[in-house]
Parts: sequence; structure tokens; C-alpha cells
Amino acid sequence: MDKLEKTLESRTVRPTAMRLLVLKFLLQKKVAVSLTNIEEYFDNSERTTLYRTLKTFEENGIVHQIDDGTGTIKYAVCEENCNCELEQDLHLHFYCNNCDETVCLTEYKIPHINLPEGYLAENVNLVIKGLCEKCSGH
Amino acid sequence: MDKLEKTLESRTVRPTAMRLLVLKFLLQKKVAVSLTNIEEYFDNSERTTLYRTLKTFEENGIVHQIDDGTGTIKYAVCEENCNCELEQDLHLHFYCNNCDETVCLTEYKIPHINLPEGYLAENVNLVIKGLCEKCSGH
DNA sequence: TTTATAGATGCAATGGAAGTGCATTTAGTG
DNA sequence: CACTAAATGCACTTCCATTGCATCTATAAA
Ligand SMILES: [Mn+2]
Ligand SMILES: [Mn+2]
Ligand SMILES: [Zn+2]
Ligand SMILES: [Zn+2]
Repeated sequence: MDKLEKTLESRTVRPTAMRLLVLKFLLQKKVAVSLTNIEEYFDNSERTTLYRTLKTFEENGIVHQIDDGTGTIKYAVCEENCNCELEQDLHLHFYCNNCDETVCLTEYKIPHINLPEGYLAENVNLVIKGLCEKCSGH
Repeated sequence: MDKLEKTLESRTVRPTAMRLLVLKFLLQKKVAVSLTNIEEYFDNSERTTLYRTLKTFEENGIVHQIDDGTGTIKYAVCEENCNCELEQDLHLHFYCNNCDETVCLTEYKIPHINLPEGYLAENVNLVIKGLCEKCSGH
């Protein structure tokens, strides 16, 4: 059986043709992708199907959403045995102002943040914007 | 002369009636507000005018935008002598999942984040979501 | 005071993206 | 094959940001 299929089935997601293609596409990309990116990549694709595909992936821990502040949600495949947990899996995301690409810096976990008395953290989003390695010129 | 007028003029923003009202409203609110919030507060207001008012305020360092991940931009008045600078003025923002309010935690500066070689930070957005002091129950 | 001009405002319209309702098709199960 | 749940396709809606252009207003020059 195909490796892609295994990935989906291990997450109890039925491996349809489109889902396999989307997963393959996500895996080969080194940067986070938007719904529109995917729609543009596949010629005869239905936006709604892709939308629900990503939603299903996300609900089953295959991908995580990235809100990089551009107004468009991006998606990236989760690491092996990721649970998208605070102070565990949550990592830094970097958006390049020049090439307009967003990447997961999975090695860079979000540091623990002290909060005022009474505040309870459930989720954290940390996005750094600037120039990526390709665009900074050094 | 009025204190509000002084604030605007010191930032070279002409103190029109609407601008003064908006600034007053922003100052009295302890939480970040959206364009729609302001629109709803003032009965006969024009959305576009408010939009451009906020834009003008932001361009002249009177307010800063807050992207709390809700999909709606919020605004809050900058601190005295704030320049919205990295590692200087940029602070943490907290969004309460229960009461749907976003607050500036101006005392909580964004910690320095190490980046991989070649990456250059120009801006940082750090939003914590959870329960605020009013909603956490302790 | 009148006039010129830049700036501010009002109104209409656009555009991007997320999200939903419902009919139809497809794929597993007995 | 027949049944049923899941997946897909299409149309439509909603929300928010943003722009173009006409009009109004305030300030400063004549
Ligand atoms: Mn990521
Ligand atoms: Mn703030
Ligand atoms: Zn780049
Ligand atoms: Zn709250």
C-alpha cells in the first residue's frame, strides 16, 4: 500500500483520489500553502472540496493552520507525532515580506510567556515577519 | 485648547470633529476595538470615513493595529512616546476565547526570538488566546 | 470678503476569502 | 445487487477590507 494512503488511514481519513493528491502536494512543498495555492495547482479542482479536504486534514491532525497575518490562512503538514500542543509542538512561523512565503520553523518552539495574574493561555500564535534566508542576501 | 486636539496636532493630524470623537472613544475603551465596533457606536457614521480615520491615526503613530487572528483588525491607542518598534514597543496581545475581547498587554514586551542563520526579523506578532482575568474565574 | 486649493467626507462599488445548504455522485457493507 | 454514509460539485451568502470618484469644508492667499 502507498505511503500516502497509510498516512491518511492512520488518521482515519478515507484516502480518496483528491485527498491523496492534496497530501502529496502539501508534502512536496517546503512552504506553507493557501487554499488558493492548491486550487491554482490543480486544474479541474473544486474549491469547496479542497476547502473541506483541508478542514478534514486539520481536524485529524494531518495539517495545521497558519495565520501569518496576510489575511489568508496557510496550511502545512504536521511533524511526525505532532499533537499541535502548546509548549510542545507549537512553533514559530516566519513570513517573508519580500518573497511572500511563509515557513514553519518547527525547530523553534514558542517560548514560555508569562501572563498577568488571572490570565489563562490556551493557544499561542507567534509570527515573525522579515526577510527569509533567500531574500536577506546574507 | 483641548487635550485631544493637542494629541492630534502633535502628530500633524488635523483635528476634525469625527477624528476627535473617534480618538476619545478609543481612549476610553480599555480593550482593542474594530472598525465595526466604532461604526456601531456612532449612529450616523460613515464606515469609509472611520476606516480612513483609523488609517490616518495608524500612519501617524496614534494607534496601532492588532491582528488577533479573528479575521477582524482591531485598534488601540499607542502608549505615550511609542514608536511601534521591535524589541522596544511591541507587546503581547491577548484574545479571550470567552468574552471575545482583545487587550494590549503593554507591560509584556515580546521576548527576543532567535532565528535561523540568514533570517532577518522586521516585525513580530505575538497573540495569546485563552481566558482573560474576568473569564478565567480565578 | 472672495477665491483657490488641498484635505476630508460620503456614497457606491469591488474584491478576496471563508463558510454553508443542498443535490448528486461515489464507495464501502451486507 | 442494494443500501447507506461519506465525499463531491455547484450555487450562494457573508464578512471585511479597500478603492474611485464626486462633493463638501476649511484654511490661506489674493
Ligand atoms: Mn507550522
Ligand atoms: Mn497593543
Ligand atoms: Zn523571502
Ligand atoms: Zn474574557
